[in-house]
Amino acid sequence: MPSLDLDKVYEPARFEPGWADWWSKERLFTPSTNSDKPMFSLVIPPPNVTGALHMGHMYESTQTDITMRFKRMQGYNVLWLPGTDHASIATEMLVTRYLAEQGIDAKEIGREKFLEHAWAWKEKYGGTIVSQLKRVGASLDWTRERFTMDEGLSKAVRETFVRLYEKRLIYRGEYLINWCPGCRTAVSDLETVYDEQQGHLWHIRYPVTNSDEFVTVATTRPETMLGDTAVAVNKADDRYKHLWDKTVTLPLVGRCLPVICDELADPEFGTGVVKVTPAHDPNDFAAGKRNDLEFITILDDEAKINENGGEFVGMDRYQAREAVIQRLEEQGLIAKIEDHTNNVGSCQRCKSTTEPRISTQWFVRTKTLADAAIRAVEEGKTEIVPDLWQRNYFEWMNNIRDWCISRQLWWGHRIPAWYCSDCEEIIVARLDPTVCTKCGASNLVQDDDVLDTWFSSGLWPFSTLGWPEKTDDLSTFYPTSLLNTGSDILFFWVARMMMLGLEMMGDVPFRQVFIHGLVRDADKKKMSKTKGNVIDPVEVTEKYGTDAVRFSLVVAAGQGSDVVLSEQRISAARDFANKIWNAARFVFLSLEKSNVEPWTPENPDTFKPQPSAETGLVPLEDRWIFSRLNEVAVATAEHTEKYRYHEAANLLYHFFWHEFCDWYLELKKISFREDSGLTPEWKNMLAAMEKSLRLLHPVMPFITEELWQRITSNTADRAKSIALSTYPVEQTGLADSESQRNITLLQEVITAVRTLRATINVSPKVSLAGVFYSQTQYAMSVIAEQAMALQRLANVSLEVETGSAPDGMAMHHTAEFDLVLKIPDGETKALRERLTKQLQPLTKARDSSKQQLANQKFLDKAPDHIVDSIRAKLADYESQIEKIQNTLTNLPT
RNA sequence: GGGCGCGUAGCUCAGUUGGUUAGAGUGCCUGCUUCACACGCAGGAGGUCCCCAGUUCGAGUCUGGGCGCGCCCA
Repeated sequence: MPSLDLDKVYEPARFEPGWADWWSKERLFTPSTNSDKPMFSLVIPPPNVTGALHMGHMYESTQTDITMRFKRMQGYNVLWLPGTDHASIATEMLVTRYLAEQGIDAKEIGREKFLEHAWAWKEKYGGTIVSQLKRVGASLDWTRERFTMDEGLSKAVRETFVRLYEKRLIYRGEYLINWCPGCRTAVSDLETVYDEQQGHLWHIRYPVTNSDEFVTVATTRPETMLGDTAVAVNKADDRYKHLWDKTVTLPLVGRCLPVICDELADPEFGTGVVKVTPAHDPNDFAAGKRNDLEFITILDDEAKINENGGEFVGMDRYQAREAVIQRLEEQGLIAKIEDHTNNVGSCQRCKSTTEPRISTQWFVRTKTLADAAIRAVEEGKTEIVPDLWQRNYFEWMNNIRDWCISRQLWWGHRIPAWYCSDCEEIIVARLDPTVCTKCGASNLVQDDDVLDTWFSSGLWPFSTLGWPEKTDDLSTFYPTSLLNTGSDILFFWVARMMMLGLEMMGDVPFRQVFIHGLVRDADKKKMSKTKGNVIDPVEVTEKYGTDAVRFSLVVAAGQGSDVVLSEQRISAARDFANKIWNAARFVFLSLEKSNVEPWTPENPDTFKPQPSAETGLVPLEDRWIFSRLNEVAVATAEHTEKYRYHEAANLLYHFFWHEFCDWYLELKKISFREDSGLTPEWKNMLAAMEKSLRLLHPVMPFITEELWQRITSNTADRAKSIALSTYPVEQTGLADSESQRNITLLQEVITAVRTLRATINVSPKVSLAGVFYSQTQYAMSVIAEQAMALQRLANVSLEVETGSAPDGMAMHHTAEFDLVLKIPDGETKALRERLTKQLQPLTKARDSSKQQLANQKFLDKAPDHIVDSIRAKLADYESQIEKIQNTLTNLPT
């Protein structure tokens, strides 16, 4: 039997790692594939294999874990599937740097050797985040852990690529893409982030061929002029009509450029004439296609000027800019330089400024896939929560562009395309081909590139379940029930899973998507390593306990809104855990004193509070707490169901601290007797405690497991773990509004006495006496019956009298009762002040009610019950005011 | 430039279909070594619900405009 002797202070580090190990060793979270229970499944957004747990992961996994534990306790067959993704660019960068530190040049050793090193690196360092997730107790099924480059998942990638290629949804071609000169690979539109930068607008004069005239073009990137193949004017712009059939001579290069009419030229911007560089700007590229212009590439893969740049060859783009300007200045061709802010794209990964560049890449044709993904959400097959994100999703899907999926890297899924050196046939195949399907030659070369990591992540909800094989997991758990993720990857990932899931599986990947907010610091700033404002979840977990970190995260965040986190808040959550701990400690210490073994009901969900042996009645506090437990169970279930985690957490906090501890346990103390044995009162309290722990479990799994194991240690047929026990449900027969009303009255009277005591400055040690006046039968009997409680919690003894207090005597009034306390002489000054102060809001309320009732329109138009309630209120205000005024008149000064 | 969201106590946030004297946590102040907990107990102070107009018998809540802040897309 576990010890009942708890440490005085909650020290989570003593028990959390043990439970985390035990949960995963016992495989408590491995679901069955042939269960008749309803299913609830979810895949983890696979963290980057190079990564370590940050607060964002912690927040996300806490929310998900709450839902998983909740569903499991509700009796669902729950799968929460863990894994990591291979993060092509990030891992390749890391491994390259790691090798360089050991004096190994990645390019020199070649692809095969590099990949060996990369795998070795992954085996050695790739498990960090996985072990951290285990430590924080995320109830993942570790038997199903996956990695995007596992054999099965790689097969899924290949199958998808081939199928999409066969359906012409994947194509290869030469297009303008975003090129990262740092990573030396293509990146997708989404991986390019735009930022405003201070730059200039250079006005350059281009001579009109066979004329003395110049046209002035404005550009933010003068060095790209080396690749100009036209200048454009707008057809509607009368200023330049005379140029339509002319050509201009490109300075420094001497090329003859046609003047074209194209919408690219905005008469309002700059001079209205624009240079066209089709190979280095997206808008110019489109204009180049429209006008059948020449595409001249002037930058190489490091963004240096190539052989097309004449005298500037070999310079990097910024050097070249200076040199070009200098040369133009020399020739008097710079007309003007203006300041200008422009949007500059940079690589999400390495922050280098990206370069629009023409290159041959593979693309996914997204239009039809996106249409299906839009329809699925419109038809409600997948619901996005909170629904404001749905609009964002539609917006993006409707404006989607083809997705560049090839990357010039080694670490990743190599594109399954082979090129025949003899006939130039492209072969895309499920199995590696040995001969050309067209000409039979065996001279085949595989494409060098790998696929975008998001391509394999896009298959995650089904590739992890065994697809393309027909597995039990797939038929049991797909479509998954929920996806919980951040808004930052709504397009990167969620949208792509929707498209690929619908296309490959014929059904949506998940029924619901819940989008959570970001974790921010106390000043609402994003946490980032460069700002130095990160709170390391592992560190604070060790210091305050996982449960405290979890609680602080969910209690602070409204649905979908950001979390403002600080150590102070985590520490406040730790205080709550300490409160739970000490409540249990109190219960266990009392058990020992009463000489009682731990006990909980064998069927806790049908247990009803027992009548006391002496009175034959169920004690008021027991009726009340079970009635409240019923309500709290219903409310927390509903909040959790709707992903309103903060409301569930808030409610549990308030219930446990300010109802269970402040009132229930305090009232219970009165009935303790040494050596009482297992009385009905004891059973009621133990059952209430056990039920409270189960309600708290999804949010605070460790402390509840630790305490639950002890409190249930003698109970036959109990679950192995609180995680496998049941979530309390609404129980018929427990609702008890009478007990709630009675407790509320008792609380009001006790609080009133305490307040008066504080006002007149009488120590809690001094007993007070007084009279409780009421016209209400139930109120009188409650106060009479609860004499012990009043004694213990307010140190007061009250006589109970029918009616109102004599004029000028009452010190506290409500609609239901008057309270008179005998107070020492000379202590009336503070009381006078207090009562005077109370008059202000009452007078204000009375006046506004009076005014309202004097308003004929209000009487005519407002519903009767509102008018009646205002009348009742007015009467109440007036009586209270009168009583206070009387008391003030009578108080000795 | 287009779209979306947010302004309520010092701070972080609740506030149902419009209807009491607008709530909670935290922080602050006062008192308390009350035999579970000072990571605690008890009490208290603290609000022009961003501003202006409108609808209404009645607006924190609905409508319009303004100001301030944030996010996404171009």
